[in-house]
Amino acid sequence: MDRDSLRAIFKKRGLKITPQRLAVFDAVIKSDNHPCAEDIFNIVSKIHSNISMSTVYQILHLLEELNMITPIEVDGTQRFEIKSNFHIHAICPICGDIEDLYSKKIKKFWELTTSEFDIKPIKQDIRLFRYCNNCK
Amino acid sequence: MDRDSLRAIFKKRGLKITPQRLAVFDAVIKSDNHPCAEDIFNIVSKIHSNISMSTVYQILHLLEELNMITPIEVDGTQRFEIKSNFHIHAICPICGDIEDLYSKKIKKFWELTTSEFDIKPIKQDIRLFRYCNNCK
DNA sequence: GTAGGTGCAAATTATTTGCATATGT
DNA sequence: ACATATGCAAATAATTTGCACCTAC
Repeated sequence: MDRDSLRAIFKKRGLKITPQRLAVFDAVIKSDNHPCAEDIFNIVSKIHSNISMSTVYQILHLLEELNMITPIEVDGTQRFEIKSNFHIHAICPICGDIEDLYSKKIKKFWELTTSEFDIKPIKQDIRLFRYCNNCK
Repeated sequence: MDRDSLRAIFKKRGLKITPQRLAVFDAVIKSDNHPCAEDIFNIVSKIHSNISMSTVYQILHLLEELNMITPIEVDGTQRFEIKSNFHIHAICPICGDIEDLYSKKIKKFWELTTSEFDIKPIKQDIRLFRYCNNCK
């Protein structure tokens, strides 16, 4: 996922490629800590000093609809990550830090399990709460 | 989980057993569709016509702290269920309906996952999105 | 030029808080 | 009697919406 894929996807759908959209997208790509709307607003504001929260939200919704980002809900606040392969979220109940856990084996097992249940999930959201290294 | 266990737990902690607390607890036990705070308020209001949302929220937090209920976040709203054995939530992205899936296989999946990452989770929240029978 | 996007301000929704009054023990 | 719980109303936080203006195409 990079600017070029955004350009391609947007062009195909007749959506305008605006500097705000590029900047929000960049902010999500470059953040490794699952930023919330406000975090993204703060990052993007450094360049587009007059971007509004409303625009940030609209763009985030759009990117989600286009399957380019994924929301993660923690403590009543939506956070975002670039769409990627199957993984699990390990969340710290103290500070809210999210760590992505990847494993091919677990992915296989999830697919096997859901298919045996005759379910093809549209998506899944698997979270595991444990104290992070800073908080334990 | 029934009124008697509530009485026992509350007595042990020196907490008052009020009609509101019993009623909120009953409402969660008797609902099979993961009610939100407002649903519970509506149910309890039929008997305690002047109960307030604030009291409902306070009681829900208390029951959660006492490990008697579990919150499930869907579309920015907290919903609740009585604490029970390991299961996952199958959620409909259209109507928000939640189905509890109990399965030895899924439990195995989770045991494999946590052992692979060598984590003993405080808790987990596994949701799988699929269209429910009404919406598909 | 025009459809669609942005920014502002106001509205909405879910939840929390402060505090005076009421109630369980 | 006394500590604790409740109910009201006001506050907060995250997000959404309406609408006039702006900009990518």
